Amino acid sequence: MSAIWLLKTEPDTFSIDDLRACPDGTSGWDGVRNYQARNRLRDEMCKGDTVLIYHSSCPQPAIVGEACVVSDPYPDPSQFDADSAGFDSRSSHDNPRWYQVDIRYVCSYAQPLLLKKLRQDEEFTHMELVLHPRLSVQKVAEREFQRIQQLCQPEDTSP
DNA sequence: GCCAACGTTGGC
DNA sequence: GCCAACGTTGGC
Repeated sequence: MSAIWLLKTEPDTFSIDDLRACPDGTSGWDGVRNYQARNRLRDEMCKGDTVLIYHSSCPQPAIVGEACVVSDPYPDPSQFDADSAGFDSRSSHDNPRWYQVDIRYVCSYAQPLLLKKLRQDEEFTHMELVLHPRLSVQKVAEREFQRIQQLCQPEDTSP
């Protein structure tokens, strides 16, 4: 039983179009530096899980498309790189602190689900995005996912 | 282990 | 750019 996740990103830094443009549409999801998010990513994410991409800190915050998890969790290499913004001197290869997974682009939504709209829909009243908006690795319920797909209609499923 | 200070996030 | 919410740090 695969899970559904929502990952937040600032489109100025790394957008869903940037993911799409990566070789094979695949990129490491690095830079998670929050323990609750880390724990979920490291302990609960599995290859094959579904990912919703959310754009934050931008003019139109929204769920903009889908990706899928294509690796098991592994240590985020940027924590060991002194020249990287993600460097953490407390991490060691024996005892890594931060983890990531690789994700692959699946689709962009024809109609992104704007945060504004999402807040207006009763189906999402108890969604983590509404209750715990700062958490960067969020769980999405199957019902919520179905409603999102209903509202957004992936571009690549036209008959 | 408490808690004040401080830093970050992110919608608006 | 403001500010509320909230996570992290570090002195005690």
